[in-house]
Amino acid sequence: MSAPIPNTADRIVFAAMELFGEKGYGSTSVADILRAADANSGSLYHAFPTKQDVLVAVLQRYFDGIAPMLLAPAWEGVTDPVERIFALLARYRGLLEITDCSYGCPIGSLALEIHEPDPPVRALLAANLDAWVMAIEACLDAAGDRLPPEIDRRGLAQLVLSVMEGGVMQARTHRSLDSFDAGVAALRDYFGRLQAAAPGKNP
Amino acid sequence: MSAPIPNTADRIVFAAMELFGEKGYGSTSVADILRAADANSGSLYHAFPTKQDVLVAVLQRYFDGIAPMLLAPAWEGVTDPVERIFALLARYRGLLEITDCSYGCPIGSLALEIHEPDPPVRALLAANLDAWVMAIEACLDAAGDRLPPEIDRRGLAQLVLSVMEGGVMQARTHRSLDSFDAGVAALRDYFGRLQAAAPGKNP
DNA sequence: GGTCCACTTGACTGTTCATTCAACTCGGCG
DNA sequence: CGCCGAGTTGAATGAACAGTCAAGTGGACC
Repeated sequence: MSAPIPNTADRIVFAAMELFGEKGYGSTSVADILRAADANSGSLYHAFPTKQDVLVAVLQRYFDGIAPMLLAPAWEGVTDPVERIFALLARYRGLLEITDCSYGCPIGSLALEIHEPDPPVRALLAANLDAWVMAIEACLDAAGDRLPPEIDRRGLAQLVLSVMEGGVMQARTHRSLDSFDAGVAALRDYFGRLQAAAPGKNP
Repeated sequence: MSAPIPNTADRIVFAAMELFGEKGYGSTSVADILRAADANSGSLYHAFPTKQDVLVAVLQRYFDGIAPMLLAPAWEGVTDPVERIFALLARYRGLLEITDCSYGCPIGSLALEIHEPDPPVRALLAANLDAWVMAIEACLDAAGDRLPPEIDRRGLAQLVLSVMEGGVMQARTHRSLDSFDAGVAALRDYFGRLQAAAPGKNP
């Protein structure tokens, strides 16, 4: 069940996931990845044509991990759909906290770092953001008439993503969780007002 | 009054501002800057000890330009403090639009790109974000009793920054303004509900 | 036991990077 | 006129970079 004996390609992707999250794509050298994965350059280039293909594999693994590695642990023991949204935000807060505000959302960092019109990479970045937004949107749908019916669920989910990414950006820059918390508190206030204005308002 | 005959250091900072905004700091080489500024490496290193000092000068110039270059044009003809907030967001939207969603907020991009604990740079990034937030906060203060008194103005201003930065991130990734617009629309809805709940509610 | 091939090894290549430096230009000043 | 030094020139430097490759290794299959 455990000790899956990871092969070289998996070790490389795993090491690259950590390094790209910590230092970004451009600032991570192939040599860095090889050192962290305890591999040789020939092995990397046997498994991946270029460094960019390592990034593609990393983004694919992030995408595959959204439900099992991100949402599932964040939502353990939380069934209320609105509370699930704030539980997910709390998970990012915890990540910031244990890394002293230096590690945030790797997808967001990479999305702002990668500038060239580089179709497979941008498509995977977009897919990751979309999956995140759709998970929030599903919570909003599950909240049903606890929210006013005229509210655009997709747009509200995109606002939640902005609160998370913008909060991470400010927290990292200020090396403080204060602005992250303030953004979440403002979002909480907004949700309170939405629920107060909804047809199905009960505790 | 015009044609200020920019000296070499100014040309270098100006070129670096454009390039750091377009391609980021790490992906912009000193040679790129020299080419764009039509200067030689010796001139750059005569004016700046290292490439990072060019970044510091760029961030300082961004900071100095917030009021005259960003807020003043965005707020021309807009006096209502709440509308000024949305006018500022509209200005970023316009910037995204004319660059086909590729150019966003250079401060936000740099804030997520720079990872090392590099005090002068991070201090200037934080100062830039702070100045932006304080400008929004001043609008919220000016709105007076059109907002509920219990609302945390600073926290709400940080939410506005998150909406902008998160919207830019999503717009760049999707190469579409839709998610930016949706985030702003959700914020607009929130402001509508806040103003409806405020003591001094009038058109 | 032989053949095959997926995978590994690590030295190597050519390029690009930030940075250096000796030599130069030229306006100002005594 | 002669000299000074702020500013400029661009070739040179060595480190770091992504990517290549000839030579291996070892398990699987006949």
